[in-house]
Amino acid sequence: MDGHARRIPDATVARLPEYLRILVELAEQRIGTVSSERLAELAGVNAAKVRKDLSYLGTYGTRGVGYDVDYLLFQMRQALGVTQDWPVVVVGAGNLGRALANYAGFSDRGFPLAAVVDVDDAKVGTTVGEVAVRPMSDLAELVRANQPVIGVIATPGPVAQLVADQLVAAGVTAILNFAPALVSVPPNISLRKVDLALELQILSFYQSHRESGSASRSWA
Amino acid sequence: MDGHARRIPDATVARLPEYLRILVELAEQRIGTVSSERLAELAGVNAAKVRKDLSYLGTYGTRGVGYDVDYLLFQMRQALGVTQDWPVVVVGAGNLGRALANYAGFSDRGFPLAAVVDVDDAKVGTTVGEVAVRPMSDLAELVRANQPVIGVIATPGPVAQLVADQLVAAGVTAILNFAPALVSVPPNISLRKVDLALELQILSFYQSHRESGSASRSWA
DNA sequence: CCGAGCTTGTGCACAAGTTCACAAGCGTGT
DNA sequence: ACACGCTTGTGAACTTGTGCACAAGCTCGG
Ligand SMILES: NC(=O)c1ccc[n+]([C@@H]2O[C@H](COP(=O)([O-])OP(=O)(O)OC[C@H]3O[C@@H](n4cnc5c(N)ncnc54)[C@H](O)[C@@H]3O)[C@@H](O)[C@H]2O)c1
Ligand SMILES: NC(=O)c1ccc[n+]([C@@H]2O[C@H](COP(=O)([O-])OP(=O)(O)OC[C@H]3O[C@@H](n4cnc5c(N)ncnc54)[C@H](O)[C@@H]3O)[C@@H](O)[C@H]2O)c1
Repeated sequence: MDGHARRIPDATVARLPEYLRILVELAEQRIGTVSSERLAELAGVNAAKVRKDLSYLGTYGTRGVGYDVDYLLFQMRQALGVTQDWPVVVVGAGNLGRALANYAGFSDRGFPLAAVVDVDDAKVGTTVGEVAVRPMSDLAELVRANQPVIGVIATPGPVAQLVADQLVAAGVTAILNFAPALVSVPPNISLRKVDLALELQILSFYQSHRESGSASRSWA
Repeated sequence: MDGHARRIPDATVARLPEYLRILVELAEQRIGTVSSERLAELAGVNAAKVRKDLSYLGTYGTRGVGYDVDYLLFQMRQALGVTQDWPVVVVGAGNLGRALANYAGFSDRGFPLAAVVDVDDAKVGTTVGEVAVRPMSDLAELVRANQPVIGVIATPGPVAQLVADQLVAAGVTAILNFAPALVSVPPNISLRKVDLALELQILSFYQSHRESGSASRSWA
């Protein structure tokens, strides 16, 4: 129907949200048109790469002019699937879980906090962000009521796999894991991991071998 | 000196901390030897990749046997430069900054919290984690007293560049940025970025295009 | 209507990263 | 001493990602 069947490379997908963020800023500044050159500068990448990345989404630019910010923004949102909200369920109401729940930046960008759940009875019932912490037994119900949901694991590492299994059983199909542990899920479930200690160790490496250290691999 | 001058690829560097975490777990379990096959399983990667990655550090395995866990652990720490502690200074005592400051996992892995600083006078003096929040004017002094320091930016996006400049001026040579903004630093400074909203958007993409989604990348 | 000045979109060569496949080497048992 | 099973280390093929360079195409001024 679209004529665009070509698969978008993983490396490109990883950059799209960055372009999206920049486009939102440009739109807020009432800037109507942007060139690949300017976009590249703002994203900290090569202009040719920007053009190639955008070309995977479709032919949305105008030669001699550039890209229409609003139109590209619309197409970018479409491509990323953020035209609708993705409610987030946070598992674990500890330090990190509470910080995430209090973070306004998620709702702003289309990821409203749906619920926070925890296994600890002492935490259930306390308020965090805009919601009350719920028991694990409510998980399936909460997921059902908010589909499609993204699950966030903010529990200690040793229970991460267990929690992931519970999320999957509850019907969650996308998971973001903050626990420092390997989690495996069925093939149709999307999983990403963020490990802060790991990032610090990578910094440590490049500092120890300081001379030609481009520690910025996940750019900027 | 060592005979090992070959440059370690970025992709390999990004995986080393994961191997390190696994080796620590194995050592805790009193497991003396591990094969690339087993290590690969625990890290969720291909065994050949593990062998190639480890070969960049040196020839530490024994054919027919595997790798000595303690010895490899030592070499891995050496390679990553985490034989000594890297004190961390957190800038921004908001939701995220406080969660990070309270996080024991950093100290445990060799990144003790040295200080938290904030520009907001109302926050200066309050206690967070194990330390009192200090004013920005103390930054240079705090950095000098703890070198080598890793700076963590946990402030709103619009001031991230400003904060980065202050960190660099104070003598920080490695920065981890949590703000959703592009930050540029002089070439000899290491910089990495973690953007949680970006991760959620990548998940959103793979869910929207669900069919062949290997959403995992985060160098993990 | 044409030409000048830009900027896109992409073919192509090159670089980086991954995986296979297997020789080399170790340890054990006979 | 030797054969056998196991595992490493790595050349080489392959896949993925990057960046240059330029033709194609748009806009605008005259
Ligand atoms: N705090 C940080 O800044 C930070 C930074 C990096 C990584 N992390 C990681 O994030 C995770 C959480 O860190 P934290 O500091 O918030 O820890 P925390 O101990 O403060 O919180 C963990 C929470 O998970 C809950 N929990 C435990 N088992 C559970 C289960 N089976 N089901 C549901 N909930 C369960 C606990 O009750 C607790 O409320 C850890 O894996 C940590 O390594 C945290
Ligand atoms: N809270 C989260 O879970 C979360 C998640 C993802 C990303 N982030 C990002 O992390 C950053 C911090 O988030 P937060 O929720 O902690 O915000 P916050 O508003 O709670 O805290 C920001 C803190 O930075 C301080 N600050 C402001 N300007 C400063 C300056 N120039 N110098 C020093 N300190 C300054 C403020 O006083 C405040 O204490 C933001 O960029 C946010 O987008 C936060």
